[in-house]
Amino acid sequence: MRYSHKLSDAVHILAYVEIYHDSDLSSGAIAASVESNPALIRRLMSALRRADLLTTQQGTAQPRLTREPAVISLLDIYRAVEDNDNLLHVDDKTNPQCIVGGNIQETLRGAYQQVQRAAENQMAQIKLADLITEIWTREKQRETL
Amino acid sequence: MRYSHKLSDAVHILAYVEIYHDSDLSSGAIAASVESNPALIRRLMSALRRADLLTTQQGTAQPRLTREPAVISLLDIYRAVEDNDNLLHVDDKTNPQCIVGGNIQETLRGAYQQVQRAAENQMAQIKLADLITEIWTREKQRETL
DNA sequence: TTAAGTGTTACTCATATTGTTACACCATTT
DNA sequence: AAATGGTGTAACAATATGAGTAACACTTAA
Repeated sequence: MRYSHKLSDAVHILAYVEIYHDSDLSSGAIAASVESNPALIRRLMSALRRADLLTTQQGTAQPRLTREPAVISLLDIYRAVEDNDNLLHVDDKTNPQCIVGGNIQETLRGAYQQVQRAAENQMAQIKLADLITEIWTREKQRETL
Repeated sequence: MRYSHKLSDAVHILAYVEIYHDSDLSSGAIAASVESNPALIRRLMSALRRADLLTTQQGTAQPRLTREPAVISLLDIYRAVEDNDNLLHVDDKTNPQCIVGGNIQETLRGAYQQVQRAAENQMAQIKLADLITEIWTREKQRETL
């Protein structure tokens, strides 16, 4: 597969809506910032809306966050846009007549769950507000050059 | 992309080599257990050899682990077979003239590194020996049915 | 020397993501 | 009310990666 950056683009959209809340928030304007196309932006916004992170209004470009960036985590966004939310994947076609093939699937599933949990715990601790703050900090640094 | 299960198959190979060390260890025999094909097995074994986890001998089916399963971690195997070893991916084509587009890449890179580190720490704690033990335990339970 | 295995490459197939286009529907403005 | 410009969604093409397959030089062992 191609390496997905849906999560990155979704964070981009939410940060954009927050930072530019008084400017043009049309899918076209956001697409220009993401260097993508309006349809992709609207698709991702649909997912964010289904996850109750964003509200939109058909016909008018007025997306708004449903909560404060401080209480939106990277994990919330990840779950909103990555429907298959597993980072590692078991090979579910192995020979059950073999000691290894017959038992490795469940074994690996348990191990991968532990890895998943560790990653998700970390994602839960990273808030959209943290990311927006860092974006601003980096912007200030860029301006002084 | 299709969801990669190279890691799962690589663990399968190593467990197979350990458990069946006195039986047929040809790529064909392992492929039958993985329900895959010999070329894929040999490709993965090449990667495991490059990572110094496995030794092989051309012409004869004698793969051997280079160390005890207790000192081979899931992380070692992961790094051996996943050449792009990042679980999350930054969109590296964003508009630098925008506050968000110009700063989100580095911001997300840092956040993703934290997630990666958490996942890798967990992978480092899971040893091949643990997985093999669990495979045996499950096999014993299957036998009693 | 023959048989069987490895190591590697090239090619095809399957699938997931992104790009593109289209169009019904909605809101605002004139 | 008509025109304009936006959203929401679906269909399709383009692209990229993983996995399947076949081929072949090289190696080992009988």
